[in-house]
Amino acid sequence: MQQKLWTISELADEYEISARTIRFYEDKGLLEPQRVGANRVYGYKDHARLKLILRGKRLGFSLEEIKEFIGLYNTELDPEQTGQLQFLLKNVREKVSVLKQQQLDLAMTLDELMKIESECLSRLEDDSLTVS
Amino acid sequence: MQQKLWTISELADEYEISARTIRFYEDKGLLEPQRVGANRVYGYKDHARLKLILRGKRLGFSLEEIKEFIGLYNTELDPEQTGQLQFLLKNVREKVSVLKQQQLDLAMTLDELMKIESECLSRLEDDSLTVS
DNA sequence: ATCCTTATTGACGTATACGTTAACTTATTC
DNA sequence: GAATAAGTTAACGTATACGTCAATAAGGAT
Repeated sequence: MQQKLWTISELADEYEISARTIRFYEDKGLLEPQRVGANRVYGYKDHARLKLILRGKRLGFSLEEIKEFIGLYNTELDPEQTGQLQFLLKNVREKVSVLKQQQLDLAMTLDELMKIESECLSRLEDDSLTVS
Repeated sequence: MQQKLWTISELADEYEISARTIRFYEDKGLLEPQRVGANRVYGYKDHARLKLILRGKRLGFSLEEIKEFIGLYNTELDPEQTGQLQFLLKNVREKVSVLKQQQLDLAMTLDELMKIESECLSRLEDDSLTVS
């Protein structure tokens, strides 16, 4: 089974980012495409990573934080290395607690905005009654 | 009933940010403290706003976006101004859709991290069995 | 052959979000 | 009254995350 491969501009088009951005992420160690001559070629793994990066960005994380994230996903789980496992576990749990705080913040903010929304709606209804 | 008031360093201490940061937020139009002579004095409203600002930052929004947010909260809901109401409603709905996307991103990420966590845990158990 | 497209590597420019330092005023304590 | 603490403005510095050239190379299309 052949692996699907992408050029840099194909990836850029798909995710609506610039090629510059993709190269920049590589510079920062977030992507590691193969080369064909001088040209970059991206496989499934890179594709998935880029998706992860953009999700991280939507959540407001810095590229450095996203790099740590990727590290968590990519850690080889060597069962012999109990120390490594515990280190990973600790890091994962820290990220989880940050994300859970974000969930709380999000829930609060959404709640408030939806109150404003329904307030708007009821006032617009009142308006339409007045006008008609 | 007397209003509680804060100095800049009291606010800074409470939220664990620098006075410079608080002044910067004022510069950008996010805060509008009173003055006593040259000194800034913050009331309940400023206190609440700062809380809102920091929540926005935890969600990864820029100060400009947070300013728009504050605008949504502070819009005077004049029922005569149907146009204004519809404009507000549109903006609120746009923010809501961004936040809902964030909720999806968060849920996905948390899900993946918690899988890694339980994977860690089960491997650590295996380890402890091996050792004992 | 030459032109066009797509790619590459620098290198410099820019907006955001503050940190840091300097120079100065005001209020309080010893 | 001299020192210390807390505040002010102004200005420059800095890290992040790219945008924007410029110069160059490689591969097809006409």
